Amino acid sequence: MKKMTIDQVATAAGVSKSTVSRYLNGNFQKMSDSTRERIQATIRDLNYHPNRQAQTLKTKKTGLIGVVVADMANLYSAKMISGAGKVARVHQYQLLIMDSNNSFEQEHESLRQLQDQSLEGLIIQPMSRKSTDYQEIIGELPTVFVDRVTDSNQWPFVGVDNYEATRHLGSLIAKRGYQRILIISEPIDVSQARFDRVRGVKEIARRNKIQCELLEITESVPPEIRHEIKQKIGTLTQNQEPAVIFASNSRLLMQVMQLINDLQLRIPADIGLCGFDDWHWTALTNPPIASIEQDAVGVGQAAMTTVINQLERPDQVVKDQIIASTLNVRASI
Amino acid sequence: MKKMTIDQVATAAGVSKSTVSRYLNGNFQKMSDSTRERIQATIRDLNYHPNRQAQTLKTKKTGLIGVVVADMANLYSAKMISGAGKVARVHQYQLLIMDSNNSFEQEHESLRQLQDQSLEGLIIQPMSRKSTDYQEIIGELPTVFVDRVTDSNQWPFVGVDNYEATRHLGSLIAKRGYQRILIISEPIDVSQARFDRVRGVKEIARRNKIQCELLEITESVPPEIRHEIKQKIGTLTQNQEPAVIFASNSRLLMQVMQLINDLQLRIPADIGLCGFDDWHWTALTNPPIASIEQDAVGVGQAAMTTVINQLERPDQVVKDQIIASTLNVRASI
DNA sequence: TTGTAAGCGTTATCAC
DNA sequence: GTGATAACGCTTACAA
Repeated sequence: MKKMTIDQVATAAGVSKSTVSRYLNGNFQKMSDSTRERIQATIRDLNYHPNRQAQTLKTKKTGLIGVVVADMANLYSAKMISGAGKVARVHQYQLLIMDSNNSFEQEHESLRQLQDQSLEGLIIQPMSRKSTDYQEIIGELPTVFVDRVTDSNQWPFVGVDNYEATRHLGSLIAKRGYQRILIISEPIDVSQARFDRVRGVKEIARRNKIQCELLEITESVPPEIRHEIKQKIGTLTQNQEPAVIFASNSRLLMQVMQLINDLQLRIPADIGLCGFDDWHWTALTNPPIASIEQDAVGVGQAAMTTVINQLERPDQVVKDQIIASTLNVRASI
Repeated sequence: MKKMTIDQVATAAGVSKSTVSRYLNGNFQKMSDSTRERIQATIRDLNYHPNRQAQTLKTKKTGLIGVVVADMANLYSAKMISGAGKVARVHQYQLLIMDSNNSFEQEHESLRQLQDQSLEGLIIQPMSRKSTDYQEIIGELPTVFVDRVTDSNQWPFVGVDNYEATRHLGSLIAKRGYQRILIISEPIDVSQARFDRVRGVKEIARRNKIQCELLEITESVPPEIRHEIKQKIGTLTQNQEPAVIFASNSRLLMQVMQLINDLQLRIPADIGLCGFDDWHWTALTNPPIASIEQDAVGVGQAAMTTVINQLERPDQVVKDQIIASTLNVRASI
C-alpha cells in the first residue's frame, strides 16, 4: 500500500489537483458530474487517503482534542474518557490521551508534549488545584477541567458536587443514629475534591453533634500494613457508641472493608461502613455497602460537549456543570 | 501566546532558519557555542514550539501509535492502555485511542479514521477473529493484537492463554468434587477468547466425567430479567450433586452473584461460584470468590514494547507473548 | 467548470 | 559554521 498523493490522483483522473482537492472538501457546487465520478473512481481504485499533516499545515485544524487523566487504570478516568470519546466521535474529533499516573510532574510533562501537537481543545483532570500551574501552558486553548476544581474559575468545570453529595450521606449517617464517624481519606490538601468530601461529612456531623475524626492515608503505604487504620477501628469499636467509617474513595473503601473482615467485625452491627465511588461491586458484598455513585461517563460527555461548543461557538459563555451523583443506600449503614 | 515559527526565531536570533533547525534537531557538531546559546535564549524568550505537523510532513514520523480497544469503560481495556502508555512515554510516542464500544462497525470506522492519521504503529483488541477483516486496512503497519487472537498469525499476539487458565480452574473444580458445572458466557462464536475459556473448563470436565453445560447470554438482555439463568440455577440446586457456576467474565460474574444472592442461596454450600477476571472486589465478598486474574497492564506493556521494537528494529522477528494469569483460589469453591 | 501558483512550517541538500 | 533553496502534500485565491 504505497502512499498516494493528491497529485497522483489528479494525474490518474486527468484533472488538476485543485479539482481533486475540491472533491475532497465536498465543493461539488461547480463540478461536472463526469469529473466528480471520475475522481471518485480513481480515489477508490488507488485507495487514496489524504495526508492529515499536510491538510493541517494549511488549515490549522488538527481535529485533535487532548485528554489528560489522573490515572488511566482507575475506573473514573476510564469512564470519563469513554464518555468524552462518544461525543468526540460524532463531531469527528479524535482523542489524544495522556496519563498523569497521579504525578504532578508527569502531568506537566504530558501538557508540554501536548502543547506542540496543536490541539484544538483540552480536557483535564488536574493534579493541582493551583490555576497558576496551568495558566501559561494552557494559554488560550479551549479547556475544561473535570472532577477536580481549581482555585480559579477561568476555565469551566465539570464534575460532581462533592460537598453536597457527602452532606447528603452525612444526613443518612445522622439519621441512623451514629455517634462517631471515622473519615478515611487520602491527603486532602492537594485536592479540592477530597477536601470537599471530608467537609460535607464534617459539616453534618458538627450540626448533629456527632464526633468526627479524619484519618489521612498516603497512597504509598502498602494496604497490608495499615496499622493506623486497624488501631483506629479497634478504638472505635471498643467504645459503646455506634460508629461508622466513611472511606472517601473506592480504593480506600476496598482496603477498609478488607481490614474489617480481617478483624472479624460485623457490618453494621459492630461498625457501619460507607464510601465514595460505586463501581457496583458494593452491591454484592455482605452486607451491601452504601456509597455515592458518580456518573463518570456523564462527566466526560458534558466536558467534551463543552469543549466542542467552545470550538464551534467561541462567543458563547461557558459555565460549570455539576453532574448529579447518586447515594446508593444499602444495608451497611 | 501567538504561534511562533522557525522563521521568527531565526530573525530574532539573527541567524537563518537552517541553523535554528539544526539546533532543534540537536546537530550541534558544527555550531559555535555563541550561536547555540543565542538560539536557545530566543526560543525560550519567544516561547517557541516547533509545529509537529510541519515536521511530520517532512520527516514522515508522526510519533503516533494507535490503540483500539473493545470497551474503554471496561477495566481490562483501561489497564491495557495504562500499560501501553507507560512504555510509549519513555520512547516518546503518543497514543491515539479509539473505542470500539464493543461494536464491529465502530471498530471498522475507528480503523478507517486512524488510517489517515499516519500512525507509526497499532495495538488492537479486535472485535473479529477473522484476519481478513483487518488485512487491507492495516496493511504494512506494525501491529500487535491483544487479548483476542485471530485466525491467522501474520500479526503478533499478546494476551493470556485462556484455555490454559481455565483448564487450571477446571482442575480445581474437579478436585473439589463438583459433579456439575454451569458455564455462563457471552456468545462464544465471535471471540476466540470466550471460546477458549469455555473449552478449557469443558476439557477438564470431560476428562473427569463431570457434567458440564454452557449457557450463552447475549449482552443486550438486561440483567434483571435473566430468567434463564435463574431457572438454570434452580435446576442445578434441586439436584443432589454438588454444582458450581463458572462466569466467563467479570460482568457476568457480578450478575450471577447478584442472582444467587436474590435466590438466597449459600456459596459454596448450595452452589459453588468462580469466574474470569479479577478486579479485587472478588476478595471482599462473603465468601470471597475464586477467579482468574489477568495482568492487563502487563499485556499493554508487552504489546507496546513489541510495536516499538518493530519500529526500531524492523528486521527482528516478532513473536506472540503469553502473559501469565493467576488463579486466585478463594472460599467460594 | 477547471487550472495555476503561492504558501503553510519544517527539514535537508547543497553551496559558500 | 552558516545560509539559500527546494521539497513535503495539501488548500485556496485568482485566472482562464
